[in-house]
Amino acid sequence: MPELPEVETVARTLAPALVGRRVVAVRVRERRLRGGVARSFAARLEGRRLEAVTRRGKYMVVGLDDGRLWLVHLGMTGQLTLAPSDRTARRHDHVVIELDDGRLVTYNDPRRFGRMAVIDATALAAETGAGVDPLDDAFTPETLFALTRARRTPIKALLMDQRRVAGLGNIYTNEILFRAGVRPGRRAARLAREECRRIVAASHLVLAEAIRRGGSSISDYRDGLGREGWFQLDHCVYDRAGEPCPGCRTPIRARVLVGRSTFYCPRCQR
DNA sequence: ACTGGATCCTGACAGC
DNA sequence: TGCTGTCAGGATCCAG
Repeated sequence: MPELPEVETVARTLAPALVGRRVVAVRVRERRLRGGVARSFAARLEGRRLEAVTRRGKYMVVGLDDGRLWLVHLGMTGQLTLAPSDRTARRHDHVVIELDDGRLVTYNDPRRFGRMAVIDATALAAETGAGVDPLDDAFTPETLFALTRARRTPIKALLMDQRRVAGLGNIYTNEILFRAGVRPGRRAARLAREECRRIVAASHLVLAEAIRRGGSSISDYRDGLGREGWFQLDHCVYDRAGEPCPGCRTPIRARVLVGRSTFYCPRCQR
């Protein structure tokens, strides 16, 4: 679920409550998240002051006063939410962090595909992947064009590959390719410069609007304060098989591409 | 080096 | 109602 706009929304909603606060206690109730929660996790976070809340790709990154970074990845069903001190533990509350004002930051994740770690700042690129963030200035038509050269893989798979582009997942690649008028199955290497330009422009448009709407809530997603997002109401193609294309009324088509549900308008996208 | 499929896990939903 | 099968926003590992 949580792709760039959702992680950005969580980071923005948590930032005011986190920045400047000190961590008083960390309770790890379940270590079996992706890669496992390290033995040292709680000790590395306890006593630290939280300095900045940012995002890199699909990771939320919190700077600590000792120079290390607290990383959170929400996987498919992760929720990182602020709660009052008297919150009763719920099923799948795997990590609970107590702040010096008494409030709790709770990580809840039924499927446990998420990740939680404290790392050295120098390891950030290695830990989160080196892909270019679509909201970074470096994500230009020329960059994307270069990334696509000599790639036989479908453009949708390339956009979802975090080593190339970091932050896009299944919802937003479907939506971006629709707005760009490019079929998801097109071989990356065969895209023209003009099509790369449209994909970059569509990325900016779709992601900005999704962030403005607080992300997409399909079932689990909630922001840092437990609120749903509303961008799912603006989805043009994702999970809309058979519905009329907003541009030309042709029924939206669904197919599986590299193992993921893929939606597109057979008329508007070429 | 690349590419696509299987895999991890739980919960929601459809169909019988 | 209750069972079984399918599918889900992600990332990684492995075989070809």
